[in-house]
Amino acid sequence: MNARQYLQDRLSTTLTNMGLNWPEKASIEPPREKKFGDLACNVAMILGREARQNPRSLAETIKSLVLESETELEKIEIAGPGFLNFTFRKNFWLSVIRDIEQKKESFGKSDYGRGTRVQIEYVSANPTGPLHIGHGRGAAIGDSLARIMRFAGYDVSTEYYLNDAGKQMDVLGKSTWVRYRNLSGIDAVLDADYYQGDYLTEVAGVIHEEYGDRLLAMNEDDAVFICREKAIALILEGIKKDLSDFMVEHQVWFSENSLIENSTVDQTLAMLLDKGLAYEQDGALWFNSTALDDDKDRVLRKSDRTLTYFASDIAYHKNKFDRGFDLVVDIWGADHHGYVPRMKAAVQALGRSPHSLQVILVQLVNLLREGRQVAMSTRAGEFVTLRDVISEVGTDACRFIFLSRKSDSPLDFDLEMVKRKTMDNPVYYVQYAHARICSLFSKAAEKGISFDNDSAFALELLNTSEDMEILKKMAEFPDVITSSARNLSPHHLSYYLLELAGTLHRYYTFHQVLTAKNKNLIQARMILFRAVARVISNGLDLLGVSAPERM
RNA sequence: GCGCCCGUAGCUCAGCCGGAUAGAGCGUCGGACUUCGAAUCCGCAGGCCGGGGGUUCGAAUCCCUCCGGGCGCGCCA
Repeated sequence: MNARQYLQDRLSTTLTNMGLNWPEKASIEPPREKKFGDLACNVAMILGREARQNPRSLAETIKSLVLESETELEKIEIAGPGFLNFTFRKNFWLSVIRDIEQKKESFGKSDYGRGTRVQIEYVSANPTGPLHIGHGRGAAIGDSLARIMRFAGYDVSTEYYLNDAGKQMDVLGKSTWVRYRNLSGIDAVLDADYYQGDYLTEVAGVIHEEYGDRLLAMNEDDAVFICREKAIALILEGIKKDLSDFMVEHQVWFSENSLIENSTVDQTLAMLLDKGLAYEQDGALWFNSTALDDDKDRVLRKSDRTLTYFASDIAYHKNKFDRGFDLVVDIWGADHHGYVPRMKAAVQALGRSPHSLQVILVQLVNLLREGRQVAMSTRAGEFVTLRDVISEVGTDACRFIFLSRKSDSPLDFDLEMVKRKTMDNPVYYVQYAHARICSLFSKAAEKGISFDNDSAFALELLNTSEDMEILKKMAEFPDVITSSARNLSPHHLSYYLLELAGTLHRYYTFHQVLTAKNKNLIQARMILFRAVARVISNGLDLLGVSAPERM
């Protein structure tokens, strides 16, 4: 039984009987200080303000009503300005172990999201070059958020939007064409605004391998087209490989080009005109986004008749909502933050609340080595790729670091530090807790100590303060999942896992397991440890980080 | 100039839909391995939560303002 949920139910019922409602702002949380009990609730203070009543006397009333029919609580205390502090009976906390044993990899799962249909779009890098470290951060956040929200009962679909239309693709084709001709011994010049990266030489090499010098005999447009298509395909293949090695999954790969070809973009523009939200001026087509809280109007179709990216972005979001999503989450690099108001305006133009689009802005990753900046210039083509980083520091460490900061603060990523196996790199702290438990179990097997799965009576021996600390921490797990999902914040889960690992490590130095004084105590502690390992591995799985049995 | 984000311990960062005496790791210093993994644990020190005003019973959290840093403000992509 979930403690927070239990109290919430008890309090809601009590309030109903008093003719009051549970206020949305009220919260039930573990208090900062242990002496304030297991969980504290501020509901009396919130209601006291609304009802202009003394919070403490309101709390007294609530307390006595709750206690009238109560079996799980040991005591309720009223403290400070009107906090209700709840302390459960010790045995109540033992039930979390049975809960974990029974639910296994589903422990922590809930229907909190009630099947709300959510789409999360992330990475969506143009297929003009390999992913760099910044894409990796967005990838980790998007992928992990998807896992967490699914676990919390949302119906989540993940997607990569492929910008495979427009001028950039033509530039990519031309850039590759130059490299191809270079390989064929022709002294072609790479314009300054072409893609400079060396990876295009590799791409051209593959094309040259396949076609030899034959492209030189074609008319140039056809040759550039072949270069363009081959380059997109090869680069995309690399991106997919990088993502899969980074444990990142996208269920849907959505082509921008398809929106143009099946005239979704045209239909969208027609709809905007129809609603009076678009107008022609100076030969261009404009979106009247100032009518919807943007600070200036935006061009949809330029006077040269070509479309802006914004036009297809609106069409894309129309398509998303047409597919029936209730909530659309876009994960963007923070340098696109100026884009948010116009996109929200577009969403409103589509007849949706601006809240049905949530944009997570991911700040830059500042790549360092021993405290010194690593140069990363896309223009010069000397950027550090995601592949370079994960092959140096590993997927687990990289993901955990990305998922240990809130997305909208810049991240210092020191390669040497992330390789270090200390608390500079907390992923090992969590993984070590798991490996330690696993190691203990293989030791137990060596010593011929087996589980007695029917030893419920022995659990009551788990009554030290370290036991209680660990039990309460495990019981928090489901609440951490729902709050991470609600706040779109995977990093809360990382912090939780660090805390849980901490309680385990502390326990480990205080209490012996396999050499405890009697068989029942050995059993009880093994069962406790098995539960901890389960919660850690469930949590790490949601972060896309492995839970190794030895390291 | 306008807009968004950030400013919390020496360093890196949590906490921010208001709640009790502001937290963690690293680093410094001092302790704990003949015993289940020391990639661990325990302890000491370290703070006008950038400054100032306001709202409130209560502000790191909300509002205003100033300072400092980042980013954005195109018929670019």
